Amino acid sequence: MSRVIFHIDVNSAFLSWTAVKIVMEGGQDIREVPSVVSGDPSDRRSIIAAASMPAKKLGIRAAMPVTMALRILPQLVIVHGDWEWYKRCSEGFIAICRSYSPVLQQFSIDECFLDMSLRCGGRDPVDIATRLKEEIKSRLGFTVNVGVGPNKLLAKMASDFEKPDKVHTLWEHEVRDKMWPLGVRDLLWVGKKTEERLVAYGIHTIGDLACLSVGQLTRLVGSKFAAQLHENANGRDDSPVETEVQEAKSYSAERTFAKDLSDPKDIDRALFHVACIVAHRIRRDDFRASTVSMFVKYTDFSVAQRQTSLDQPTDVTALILNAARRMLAEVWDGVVPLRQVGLGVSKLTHETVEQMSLFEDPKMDYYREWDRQYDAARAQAEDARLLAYERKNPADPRVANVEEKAYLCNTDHLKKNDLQDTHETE
DNA sequence: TCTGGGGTCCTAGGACCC
DNA sequence: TCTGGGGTCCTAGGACCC
Repeated sequence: MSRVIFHIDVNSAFLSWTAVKIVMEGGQDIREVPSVVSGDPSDRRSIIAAASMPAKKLGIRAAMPVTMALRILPQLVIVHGDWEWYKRCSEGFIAICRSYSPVLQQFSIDECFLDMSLRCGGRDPVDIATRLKEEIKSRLGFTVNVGVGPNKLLAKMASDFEKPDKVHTLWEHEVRDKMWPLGVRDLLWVGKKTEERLVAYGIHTIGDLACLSVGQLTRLVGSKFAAQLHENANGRDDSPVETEVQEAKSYSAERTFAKDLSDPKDIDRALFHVACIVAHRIRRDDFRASTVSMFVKYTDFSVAQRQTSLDQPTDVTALILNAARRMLAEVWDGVVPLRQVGLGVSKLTHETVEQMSLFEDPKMDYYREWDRQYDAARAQAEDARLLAYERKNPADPRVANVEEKAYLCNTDHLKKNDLQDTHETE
């Protein structure tokens, strides 16, 4: 049986979601002016997380440094991201999508796939996609693109066609006209490096790529990638919509310094910081890690990375940190300035049985107690942060609770006065 | 202009074993 | 003494995604 897959993609997600919030609070709709969302606007190293359509028309793009965008347009509106709000918007978005089909795969905070094969019942998939798009817009106040196709790849390619607020199809019989004329870079999994390599051999469009044999392609990229590129360029993809949430395979944290640092004390402090974050997260999720990796980025952006296997899996901050410290000593001379340090863990397990080791660190009890206190302090800070968030955002419609309150987000209700009327009549 | 943060997967080479 | 081939595990590095 042929499949019908939707790919739903929030248009400029962080920007749209921020706009919904600002409009709710009575501010201007930043979607209508050149604007961007960035991490910390005061940090000259911060980059753009999302840009409005008017900003994109000026050439301002995600991942561009804020300083560069300001050169293009000094009066650019820059707003700060709000993760708590984004999570709620995402939950509301996913909840509405799920009501159209339970076979849903969340692909990122602002994208998901729906397997609609059993849900169309003879109706035109485009009508259903349009209804979904309109429902999200009217109930949550932001727009999405829906791509409709016979598999995940084509659905995702289709959602990337003209934006915003559009439904597009990409069926097998449309591949030749709609997909083959596109540049290779538009194909999923073809990034900058692969594009360069392909173009160097005169392969410019997805259609060019589709005409190559796997054998020819293997000479340009690895055999595994070649086989996949060949299938994808021809519009084929048999991967299922995965409803199971995959467990994490690794955790990592990194910090880029406001200024490059070369004092070993500063570097160690940063390494300590990222170790605390990563170790806390694996304890929170009940993991232990057998492999610790550490990486530094130099001022020229080159990266050095080391990883090491531990004798046994651990979630103890001190053990992870000390492994990272030893590796840092291997790659860094303690003199040249560093731009960034990072730490990761992998080879995760939920096993709790611990082998008694004759060589166990005598300070182990102390380490564990330290971690316990750290986790408690962190939980408290988290509660306080959420409480402060609730206080600061009394009008938060809890977009996750779409049935009761999401209508507050509707752009029609977004004027401040309307919001107050709503409260009074409740 | 001067480049964040968090992930996944693949490849290649070396060590080690049979 | 010299020769081989395959399998697995580990590490470093690279490419891609949002």
